[in-house]
Amino acid sequence: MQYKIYATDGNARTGSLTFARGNVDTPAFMPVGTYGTVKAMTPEELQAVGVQIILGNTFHLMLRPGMEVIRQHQGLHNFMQWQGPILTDSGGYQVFSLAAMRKMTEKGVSFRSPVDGAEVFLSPELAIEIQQQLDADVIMVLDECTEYPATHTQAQTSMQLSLRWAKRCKNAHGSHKSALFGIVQGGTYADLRKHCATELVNIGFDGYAIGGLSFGEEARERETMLEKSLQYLPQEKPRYLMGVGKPEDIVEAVQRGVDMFDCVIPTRNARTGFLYTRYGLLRIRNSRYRDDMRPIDESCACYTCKRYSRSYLRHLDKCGEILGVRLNTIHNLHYYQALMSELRQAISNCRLDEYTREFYCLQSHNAETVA
RNA sequence: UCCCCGGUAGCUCAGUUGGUAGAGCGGGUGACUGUUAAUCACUAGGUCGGCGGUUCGAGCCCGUCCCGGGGAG
Repeated sequence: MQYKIYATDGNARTGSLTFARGNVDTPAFMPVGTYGTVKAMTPEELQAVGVQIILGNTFHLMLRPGMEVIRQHQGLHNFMQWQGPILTDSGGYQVFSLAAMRKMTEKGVSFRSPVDGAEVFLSPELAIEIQQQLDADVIMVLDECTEYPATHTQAQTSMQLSLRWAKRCKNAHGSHKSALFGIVQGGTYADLRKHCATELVNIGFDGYAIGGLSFGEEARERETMLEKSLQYLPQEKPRYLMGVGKPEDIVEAVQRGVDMFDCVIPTRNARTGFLYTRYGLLRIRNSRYRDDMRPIDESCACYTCKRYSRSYLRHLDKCGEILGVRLNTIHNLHYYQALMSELRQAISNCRLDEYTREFYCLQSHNAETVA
């Protein structure tokens, strides 16, 4: 993997990541494809909305279908027929989100499979081995997401374990061709964020992620922690804000120098009828759209907006028709990719501040009453 | 004409020995941030077919009428 920065605007940067499987323009948004599919989308549909890289998941794929099946396909790309770059998460988030069932030790973590209840063990070394077998283009260290809220001591203990695991991941990775990213933890404590970032840079990674944010903290606190994490990372390496976020979260993070994002919001919310537009949110389930002949967004160039009325999309949603899920997902992913493209353009033109002002101004309109 | 069922929320139905009504679905609204999510949460709707009666108190008991389903003739 190579990373080139083409232009900067304040702390924001635009550039590209080059992989054997293709280029990724940054700042980039990666849709989440946990089980070897971005839910409801074919690879062709992903490409059509401008997706260049997707996220896959170690934890889920090792449980189902299991690594033997993936090996038969010679990796995740062939298995799911996505030939572009893939970044895989290490399973660290599942350790967090399935917290009720986990058992942490220095060696690794064991927890119950949500598939069949069997006990599953994951160590830093295992997480790396699986991601290599998946043949992902970017792989992540196994980390421990710190709970929110956490005391300084709790956050410190957790972050230090993540650091020791990061070191083991780096050793296990060896000279493998995939890029390996470290993950900055440290909860909501600036000194811990600084320490973690600095130590990760000493170990040396191909890129750096910021983890453990958007766990319930205030936006202001989140932005401060993001700044504190980014501050100690090398300019020339890509920065990835994990699991974020809403459109405004992304705009804020790009301003602060983040290059990569992933989030379930555009895909999950599409399935529950939350549609994003430049004029803000639109809840297609609402009764006001029963007779609304307009597209979701007149100014949107996506497949869904070019053809279908709000009225039809509401109808599909109310009937639980699977096409509604697909059309909504196409729209939301298109919106996210268009947002990223506009951000890149704004940085190139050195007018990110202006773009951001316009972004908030348009968002403050009520999409539910504006065409 | 007689006999037997049934009539409770928009729909399908629960409602214990009489103590002024509930569920599921549907409707409305809101959530969702490295996916255990086509998910979840909240909420609005009822002179319990009508009219009388018994009772401190009736969706539950009695009388009568109306409506629907089945049976007999």
